[in-house]
Amino acid sequence: MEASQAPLISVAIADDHKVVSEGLRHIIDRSGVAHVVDVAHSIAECRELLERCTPDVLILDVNLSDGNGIDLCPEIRAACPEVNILMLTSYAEPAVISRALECGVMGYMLKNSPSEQIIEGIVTVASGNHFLCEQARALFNARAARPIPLSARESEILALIVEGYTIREIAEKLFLGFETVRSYCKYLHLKLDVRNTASLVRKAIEQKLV
Amino acid sequence: MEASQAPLISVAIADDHKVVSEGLRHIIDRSGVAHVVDVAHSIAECRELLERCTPDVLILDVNLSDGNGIDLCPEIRAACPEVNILMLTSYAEPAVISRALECGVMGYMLKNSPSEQIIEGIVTVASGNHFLCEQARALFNARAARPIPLSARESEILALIVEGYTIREIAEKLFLGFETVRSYCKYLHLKLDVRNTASLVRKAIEQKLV
DNA sequence: TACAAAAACCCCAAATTTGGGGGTGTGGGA
DNA sequence: TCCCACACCCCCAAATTTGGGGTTTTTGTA
Repeated sequence: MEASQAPLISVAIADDHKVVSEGLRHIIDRSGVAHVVDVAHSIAECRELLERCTPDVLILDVNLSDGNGIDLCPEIRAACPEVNILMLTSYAEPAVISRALECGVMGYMLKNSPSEQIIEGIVTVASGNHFLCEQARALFNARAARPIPLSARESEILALIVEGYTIREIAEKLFLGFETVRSYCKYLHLKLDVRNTASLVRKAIEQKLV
Repeated sequence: MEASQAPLISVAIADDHKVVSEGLRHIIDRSGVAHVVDVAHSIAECRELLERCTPDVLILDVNLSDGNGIDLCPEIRAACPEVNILMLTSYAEPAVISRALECGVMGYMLKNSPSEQIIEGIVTVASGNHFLCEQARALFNARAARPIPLSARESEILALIVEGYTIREIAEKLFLGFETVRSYCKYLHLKLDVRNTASLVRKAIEQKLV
């Protein structure tokens, strides 16, 4: 099953965990179908990486030390449309998977996937096709229609609520009326389907909406 | 610097991410001072592992699919006192580090530590000494005296608050008086130093108190 | 241009949380 | 023996959230 006649797929890795990038490098370089050309450990390094090379596949984590991998995707899609993004993360939340797909990733894999599936994912997205690992696919299909699209203001206010600010404080901070912020708060409760602040905060953190 | 005359340190790994265990195996086996003897991917597998072997060092993650690595430590300490536990995780929270140390781990490393530091950690804890990676040490020293010890009841109620239950509901659920739960709630606010439920939930999740 | 969605704003009333006081009893350590 | 941490309970008042109703203006886009 050696695909020695086809050129190797070039892969770049963006993950702030050295053990993960080492493990990936090992798995990929040994596969015979792909090889690692570059590694970044933060959002900033990833931007630099994409300036000096254009890999066939970029393996990206959600949690980078200086920001969120998913938020970086639209930017990458715009700047380097030929790079296929494969998210590799431990977030097993349907909403996170949905958001990632909306942001233009070609694949989504969980970090506990077996090595062969990781290679399979790389090969699939390299050829321009979508790939979800088994568990991610199950989660995505089982989701009760939940993209939870928040507007810019809603996200902003949600973030402040999670930070512990009270509605009045948020109103002052954003130069908005108290009742305005209250309205957003209501919409947030509706959209996230919760009845109180505690659940709101938990769900926001769980689903990486902040 | 080859320690070829000394016997290799035996290392077991418990981490539910295949890429992490692969990466670690690679890093460790290549080091010349230690070798991986066994791998587990869950709390349950880790218990089985410790029945069939007694490694010098057990590398343990906090987040396993079926439970919390830190909570497993006291059990391991009791059953296999000769196994030195080295936490390897991405939790950069002083409170989490403190809890781990209280639970008897010999070392605490962040997943973004360089390979050499991981080997250094293994060697150090194998010889029965404590080891914290740079970042963990910095966090631990910088902590503003924050062990945040919660009593059993407090933890129980905190967990329910995070789940989104209201005080009245918690009282009913635990067959306690409303005012009783309220008191615990006040203590929780005091201990975690927050003014509202939103901050309480966030802090509880952040510091893995739930 | 017209329509929908987002953004901003408002009122009322009830429920809940928050902040400040208390109080009892039990069990373990100094 | 005394003290303290823990578990349990209570009152009051103010602040805040929650659950219903609305309106207007802007903005993107079909």
